[in-house]
Parts: sequence; structure tokens; C-alpha cells
Amino acid sequence: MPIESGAFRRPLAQELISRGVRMTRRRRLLVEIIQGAERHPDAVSLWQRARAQDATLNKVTVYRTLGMLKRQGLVDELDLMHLEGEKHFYEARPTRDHIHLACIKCGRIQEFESSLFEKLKGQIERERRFRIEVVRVEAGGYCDRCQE
Amino acid sequence: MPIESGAFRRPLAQELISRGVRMTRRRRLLVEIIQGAERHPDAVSLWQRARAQDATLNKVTVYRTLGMLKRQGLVDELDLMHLEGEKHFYEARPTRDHIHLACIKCGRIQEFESSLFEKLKGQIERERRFRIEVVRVEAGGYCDRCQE
DNA sequence: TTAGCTGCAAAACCTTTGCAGAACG
DNA sequence: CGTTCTGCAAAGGTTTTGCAGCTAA
Repeated sequence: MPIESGAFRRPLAQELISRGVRMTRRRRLLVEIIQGAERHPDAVSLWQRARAQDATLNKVTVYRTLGMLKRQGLVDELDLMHLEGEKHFYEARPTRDHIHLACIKCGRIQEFESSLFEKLKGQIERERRFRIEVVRVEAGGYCDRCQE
Repeated sequence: MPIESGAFRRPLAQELISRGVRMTRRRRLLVEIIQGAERHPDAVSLWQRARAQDATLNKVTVYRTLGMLKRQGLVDELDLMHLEGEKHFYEARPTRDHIHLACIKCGRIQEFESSLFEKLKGQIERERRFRIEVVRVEAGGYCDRCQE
């Protein structure tokens, strides 16, 4: 099922250019796939999809591009409760943070937005004077379809 | 700095025995270290500490024991925002969930409990009919001591 | 006694690094 | 044209697996 991704400030490629990052054919391809993806891809599946359009693209470039996007704060890295090994999953950073719900049984990933979550972040920043840069909330459990 | 760990139902070794899990010398040693730890250990540092008391203990046993404890739901696995590579950190599951705050600059890990967090979990379970088994909240950012 | 744990060695898996050549601006 | 990116090959780090021997109950 498609994942409802939040609205973005603007396309990643455009954002990168405006930040003075060199825009190459490989990077353009990779960020387009990340933004158009219906499921959060891991590095290897991103590579596989990209290779369909550019057979010469190397896996290492995928890792390097993801590293750059993370450093730029333009993608978030997810673990999705390590339901499928130790790989990471990636999504373009949404305008509003959301929670990922990973079903232990069927593997479905749902997203959940909540004003309580926003309040919780505010509470952390206020009470601990902790300036949040990235926040990750993941829950593992049984989705509505997978309860006896 | 010591991490304030929540109160536990009872010692892990005792809990395991009551669940019919075979209690061996290695397991007893490992769960004692996990429970007494002031910082959440990763697999290798757990192994190193344990080896000080039992030089024959193999790293593989640490991974297998951690796997068993995770399956039993007695330890939680943390990523701590991957501040130090891709390893995982472990803590005995507390009676009350808490949030981990990881400082990007100094590496300090703080814990944070909040009734808002409890409410948020309730909201997820109600609105999505998602039965939460494990939940992980991690924030990366700048702690109070590390802001300009 | 016997099911289950453990050490050892090896493999699997994901990710990073060094370097020479290619490409962007 | 210089800086930065990229492919290739190789290494690095973490975690898992197979199997024979050991151990708790």
C-alpha cells in the first residue's frame, strides 16, 4: 500500500542545487526515486531500482549519496524495528514528523501523525533544553488486520 | 554519567527461570551485567566486560543471549541514532518506557519519561487499533551543555 | 539422560574507504 | 580547468550459521 508522504518544501534536486551541491546525473536519479517511492526503500533496493535506468550506477554511489542527503538533513534514516535484518530505510524528510508503525506479523508499515507527538517534542526541548535535530519514533506490534 | 534505569519487575535471571528458560553460567553473567550497567552496552562491550569474569565466553554467545532476551521481550534494542556506527545498544526493559536523547556533539545519552508519551501510545493503539509490543523513541540533537 | 547451550570457524550482510579516471560548473 | 563525484576493488564492522562437544535439569 502507498505510504502517504508529507508535503515537501520543494524537490530534493532543486533544494540541493540551491545549497550549492553539485547536481549529477546519478544524484538526480536517486533523489527522484526516493521522492517517488511508495515504500521506504533501503540502500540496496534503491540501487536496484536506479540500476534499471542507469545500469552503470554503482552501489557505493548509493551509499555515498544517502550519506550526503543525511548530512544535508534532507532524508531521514529509519530502522523500522529491524523487521528485515539490519538494513536502513530512507525517506525524504517530511514537513511534519510522523511515527512509523511496523507490523511484526505482516510487515506492513503505517505512518501516524499526531499533535501529541508535536507536544512531546516541545516538552523535551523545554524541560531538558535539548535542541532536537532528528527524531525517530518506531513502534513494533500487531496491526489491525493481524490481531486474532 | 549513570543512566537512571527504571525499576524492574524482578531480576532477569529469576524471570528467565520462571519462564522455563535454562539458566546457565554464561547467561547469568550476561544478564547481571546488563542489569547493573550504567551505560547501555553494545554487544561487543558487553562481551568485553563479561570476558573479564569468564575468559572463555565467546562473542557468539553474547549475540545468541541477546537474541533470546529480545525474543522474551526482556531487553530492548536501541540504535541511539547511530551516533557510533551501526551497532546496537541494549537495556533491560523498564517498567515504564522512556525516550532516549542522544547528543550529536558530546555523545551523551539522556533518558526522558513523559506522560505525554504514554498518551501518545494510547492514541496509536486506539486510533489505529495497533497493538504495540515494542516502541522506540530516539531523538538526536544538542543537549543543554552543548548549545553555543 | 537428553534437550538445549556453547565454542570455534566460517560465512553472510551491510557499509565504508582508497585510488584512479570521469564529469560538473 | 580545478574540484568533486564515481566505479572498482577491497576492506571493515557487526551479526548469523553449522557443527561437534558440553552442560543444566
